[in-house]
Amino acid sequence: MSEAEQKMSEEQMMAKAYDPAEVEKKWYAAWESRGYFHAGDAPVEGKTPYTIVIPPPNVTGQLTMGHVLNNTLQDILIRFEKLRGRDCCWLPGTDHAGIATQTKVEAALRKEENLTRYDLGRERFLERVWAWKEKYGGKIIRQLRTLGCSCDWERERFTMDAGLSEAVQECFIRLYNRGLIYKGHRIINWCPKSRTALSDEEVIYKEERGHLWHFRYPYADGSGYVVVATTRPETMMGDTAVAVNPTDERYTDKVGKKLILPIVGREIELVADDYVEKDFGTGAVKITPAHDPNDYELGLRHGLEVINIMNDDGTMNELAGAEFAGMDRYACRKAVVAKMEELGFLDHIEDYTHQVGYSERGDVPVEPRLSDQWFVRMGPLAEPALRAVEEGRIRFYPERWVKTYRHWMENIKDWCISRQLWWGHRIPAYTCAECGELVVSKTAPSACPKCGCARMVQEEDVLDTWFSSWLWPFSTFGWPQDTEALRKFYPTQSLVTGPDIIFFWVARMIMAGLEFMGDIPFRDVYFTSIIRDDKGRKMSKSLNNSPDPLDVIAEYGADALRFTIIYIAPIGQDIKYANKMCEIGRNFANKIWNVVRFRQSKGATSADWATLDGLTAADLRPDDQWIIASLNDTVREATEELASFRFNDVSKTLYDFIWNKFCDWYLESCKPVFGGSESEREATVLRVFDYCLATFLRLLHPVMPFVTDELYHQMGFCAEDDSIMRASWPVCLSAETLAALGADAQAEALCDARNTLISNVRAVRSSYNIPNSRALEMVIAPSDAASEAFLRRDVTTLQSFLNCSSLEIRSGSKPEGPCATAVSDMATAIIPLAGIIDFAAERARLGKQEAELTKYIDSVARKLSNEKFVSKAPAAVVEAERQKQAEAEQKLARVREQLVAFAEG
RNA sequence: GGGCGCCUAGCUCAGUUGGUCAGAGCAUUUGGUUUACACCCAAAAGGUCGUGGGUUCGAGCCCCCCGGCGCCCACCA
Repeated sequence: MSEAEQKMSEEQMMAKAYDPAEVEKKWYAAWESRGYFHAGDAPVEGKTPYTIVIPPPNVTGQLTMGHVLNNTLQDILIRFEKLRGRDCCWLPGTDHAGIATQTKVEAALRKEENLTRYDLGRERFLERVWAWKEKYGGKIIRQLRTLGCSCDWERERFTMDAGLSEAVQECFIRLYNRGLIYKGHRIINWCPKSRTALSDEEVIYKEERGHLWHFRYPYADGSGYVVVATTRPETMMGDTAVAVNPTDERYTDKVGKKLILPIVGREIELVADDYVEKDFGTGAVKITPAHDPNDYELGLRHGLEVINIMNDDGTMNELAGAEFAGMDRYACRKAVVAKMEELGFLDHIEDYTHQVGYSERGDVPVEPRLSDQWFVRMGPLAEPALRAVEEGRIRFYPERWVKTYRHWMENIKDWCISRQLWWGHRIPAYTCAECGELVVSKTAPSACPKCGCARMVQEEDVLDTWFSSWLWPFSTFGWPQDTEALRKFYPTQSLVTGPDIIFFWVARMIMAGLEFMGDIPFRDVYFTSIIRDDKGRKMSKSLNNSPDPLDVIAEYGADALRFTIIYIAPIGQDIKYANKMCEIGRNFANKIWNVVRFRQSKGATSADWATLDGLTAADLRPDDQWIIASLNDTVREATEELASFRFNDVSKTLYDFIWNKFCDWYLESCKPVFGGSESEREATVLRVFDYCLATFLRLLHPVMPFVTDELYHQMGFCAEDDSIMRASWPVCLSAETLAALGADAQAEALCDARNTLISNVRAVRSSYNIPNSRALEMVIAPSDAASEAFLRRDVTTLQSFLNCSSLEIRSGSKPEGPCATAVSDMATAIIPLAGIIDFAAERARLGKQEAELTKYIDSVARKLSNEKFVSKAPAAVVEAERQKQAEAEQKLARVREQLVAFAEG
C-alpha cells in the first residue's frame, strides 16, 4: 500500500474515539428539518397518539441540571413510544412567570437606568418586559435542542400567547359564573418587595432564631399591668386588644378591663377567646387585627377595630405614629423595643426560634396584609381531582406522592389568584365607577348594565402565573376552541415533573382538566429526583454549585450526560451529581462506537441483519445462541422497564448487556471466527453480530439518540436520508423461534458455566502473573458428560478464550507433574507450569476453596436437616437446595482430588 | 405537632413480590501493547446490609423500638 493509499484508508476509517460534537449537531439539524418531531393535527391511521406537554420553564430561565433530568426523561418516553409505533407529540413552551420575570426586568431597569417600573408606567414597562422576553426568552428552548429533545417545535407555546390568554379569560369567566371565583376582603400573604399578594404556596417557611419580647401593658385604672409576649413588636401600634383564654384563672377577673397601649396611649380591652393558649408565654397575647390572620379572625369575633399601620413596601405609615412613620419594619422593631425599654414597659426578652414565612421569589419575609383580592373556591374542584388519583385513573410514580397529594387536597384552602403586578393576564373584570357594579367579561363593556353610565374601569390586578399554567395541557391545543388537535392529543399520557410543584401545578392541572375538559389531563405522573451537588447540597445559584449543562455537553457530549443522569438517578431519591460522573456515559458511548469500528474492519454489513429467519441451531455456535438468548432477555427487560418508568434500571440493563455480555464475551468469541478460514461460519456469525448491533442500538436510542443514529447509519441499517428514529422497537422472539435456534435458558446456563471456567483459569494466570497473552498448554477435565459434550462443541472458541497452545479435553484427567488447577462447576482445568508453579501457593489456594465449599455445604446441610424447613418450605425450594448440595459436594470432591495430587506431588 | 424518605464495600449507589442477595460503577492492588476501545482488557482485595427486638423453616427485604440525616405540611403569639 502506498503512503497515499494508506492515508486515504485512514481517513475512511472511523476515528479511534467517539467525538460527539459534530455528530450531535448534524443529526439534530437533520431530525428537525425533516420534520421527525412533528405530529399533525389529524389522527394517523393505525397509530395511537402519545402526548406529553413539557412543564414550561420560566421564559427567562436557563437550563439547569434539573431541567436536564426532567427533559431527558420526557425525551426517552417520546422516542421510546415513537419507536413503538405511536403518533408522538411532545409539546414545548415557556411560562411567562409573572413575579420572577417582572422582578428580573425591574432589577435590570434599576441597575442600568436607575428607574423603577413606576417611573415608566404600566404600558411602557410592559413593552420593556416583552422586549426582554424576545431577547432572552429563546435561550432555554435552544438549550433543549442541544440536549437532543425531540419536541414538536411547531407547536411551541407561551402562556401569554393570544390563544392561551383567551383560555385564561374563558376559565376565569366560567368559574366566576359558577360562583367559584369571588372577590374578598381578607388577610393574605403580601410580598413587600414585589408589592403583591401571594398564594399560600408561594410562602416558604424558614426557621429563624429571634426573640420573644415581653411587654407590659398597664391597666387603665392603674392596677398594675399585664405582660404580653410577641415576636413582632413593630406591630404594637396596631394593637386593638389583648386576649386571654376564658378558662385562664390568672385573668378571670381581669377580662373586660381596659389597658393603655404604651407609646400610643390608646385604650384597648382585655378580651377572652378560646384561640389563646394558656401555656404559651404569659397566656396573654396582643391582638393586631390588621397584621395577623388569627388576630383578624379574633377581631371579627369581638368587633375590634382594624388599624393598618404599614405601607405596601413594608415601611410604617403615619398610623404607626409620627416617630415611626416611614421607617422600615425591622428598623421600627428596634425603635419600638428601645422606646418600650426607655418607657419602662420592657419586661424581659427571651431567645426564641420560630418559623418565618418568606416570599418565594422576593426572598423577604412576607407580611400578612388585609386587602381586597380575588379567590378561587377550591373545595368543589378538589373533590373530583382527589377521586381521580384515589381511584387510579391517574397514577403517580413513585406512588407515595399520592399521600402528599391527598393531604393537600383534603385540607385545601381557597386560592388567592390576584397579583398586584403588571406582567401577566389582566383580570377580565370591570367595575362601574358610578354605581360599583361588577362585570366579568372578555371585552370592556361599553356601558354599565346597571346604571348605564360609560365609566367601566378594568381591574388593575393580573392573575397568578399558575392560573394560566393549570390550563396548559389543553390551552396549548386550542381550548376553548374545539380543535382537531385538542380532540387528538387530550388527554395527554405522561407528565414528568419535580415533586416541588405537586401543589402549584400538578394538582391544579388535574382540577382544571376535570373541570373544563371533563377528563383527566394525563394518565401517569412521574416525579423526578432532586439533583444535589456531590456534598448533598441543593444546586443553587447562590452556592454556585450548579454546573452549566451546556459546558458539560461540550466536554462529554449530550448522550453521555443523558445516559449518566439516568444511570445515577434512582426513582424518587435525591441524586448527588458531579461532572466527573459523566465519564460513565462518555466511556459507554465510546465503547459502542468502537464496537462498530471493530465491526467495520470485518467487512460489509450482512444483507439479512434485520432478522434471524432461516437460521437453525445447527448453524450457530454456543456463543451465538448465548448472545441471542441474552439479547432477547434484554429486549424484554428494557421494554418492561421503560414502560414502567424504571429509567435507572433500563440504563443498567443496557449497559450490562452491551458492555459485560456483548463486548466482553460475545465480541471476543467472534475474533477467531473472523480471522479463520470458515467463510460460511463467518457469514453466520457476522449476521448474528449485526442483528445484535441493530437491536441494541434501537434499544439504546431513546437514552442516547445521537450516537445510536450515527452508528445506525455507519452500519447502513438505514438509508442516509432516513433515521433510527423511524425504525421500530425490537420485539422478543417467540419461545418456538428461540428453541429452534437453540437459544434457550439451558444454552445460556451452559455458556455461563463455561465463562466461569474461563474466568477461573484467568484467575490462576493472574495469581502467577502470567499474562493472558502467553499461550499455555492445558488439559480440561469436564465434570460430567453433558459438560464434556458442550465443551467439545466449539473447541476453537474455548481455546481462543483460554489462549492455549494445546488443549486436551479428557474427563478424569489428573495433574501430572507441576501443574496449577482451576476447579469450577463445569470442569477442572489443569495447567502445566513447570518452573513457575509454587506448590505451597497452589495448596493454599485449593485449601481456601475447600474451606469455602465446606462452609457452604454445611450451611445447606443444616437447612436440609431442619425438619421444619423441609416440611414448610415449598418443594421447589427444597429441591433447589438439594441440587446445590449435590453440586457443591461434587465440586468439593474434585478440589480434594487436586489437593491429594499435590500432596503426592 | 403531623407526614414522608434515607442510613448496604473507602466513595456514589443497585437490590421488583422474603429462599447464594451480599451486587455494580468509581477508587485501591496486581498483571497486560491478545483481531475495536488506556474513554481499554484480565484478576484481586473490600461489607456481621445504622442499633436492639419481633414474625418466619428462612429477613437488607415484613413488623415494632431507638439513633442519625434530609424533605414536606401545620395559624401557639
